[in-house]
Amino acid sequence: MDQVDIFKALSNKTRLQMLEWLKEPELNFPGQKEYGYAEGVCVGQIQAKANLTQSTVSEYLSILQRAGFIKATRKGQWTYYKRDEAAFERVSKLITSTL
Amino acid sequence: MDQVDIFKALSNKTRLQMLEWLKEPELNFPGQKEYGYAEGVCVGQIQAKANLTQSTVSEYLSILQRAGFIKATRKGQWTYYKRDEAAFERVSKLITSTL
DNA sequence: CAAATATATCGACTTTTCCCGATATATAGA
DNA sequence: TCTATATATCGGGAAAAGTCGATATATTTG
Repeated sequence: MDQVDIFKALSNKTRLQMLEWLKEPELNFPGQKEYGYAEGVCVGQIQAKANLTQSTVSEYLSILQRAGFIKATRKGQWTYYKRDEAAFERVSKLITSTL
Repeated sequence: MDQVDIFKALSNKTRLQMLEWLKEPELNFPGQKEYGYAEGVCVGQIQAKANLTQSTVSEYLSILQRAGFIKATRKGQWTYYKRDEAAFERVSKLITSTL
């Protein structure tokens, strides 16, 4: 994943929102309470908040995943996504050091 | 300038290069030695390094400027561009705090 | 003021991104 | 195994970005 693709992943309002929502899953996805938040939040919950179709949300999540910002865990018929905080640290440093 | 536009500005290989070149103007733009580097580097010098037309380079610089990464100074018939390091710090923090 | 030079803006064309509906795949349960 | 549910992938039309050549604007200089 090169630098340009990392910034492209962040170049969309909805994708930025998704990242912010995932900072506080309990707060932003109360509908998932009964299943817990250990592995993250599932696609359906995220779609319900984003005002976009299932296919678009699925694609956006995979763009964020390829850029490294989130990690996926398949569990039964659900895919859970959660943030990878280390990626944010890396990109932050990239901006002050490399760029 | 909203967050999305900041990241869009960084979503292009040539624009990223321009920012890196401007970190070391003396090294990357020796052709400008006689005019000094106080105000930055002029468009012509940057165009000579980027392999793009004058119009494209001019537009790219203005995209970077609108995003806050560089500042322009007009001096005679030349426009000099230089980095605004504070902007990089801001975006770096944005990534670790807001995002 | 006319010519030369540096930069900015405009119009057009191509490529990429956005976002959708339809379809495919995976898993769970009856 | 059949059906229901969750997610992923595919194909496409609309919008945005990339990039160019031509032209406009500003400034310097003869």
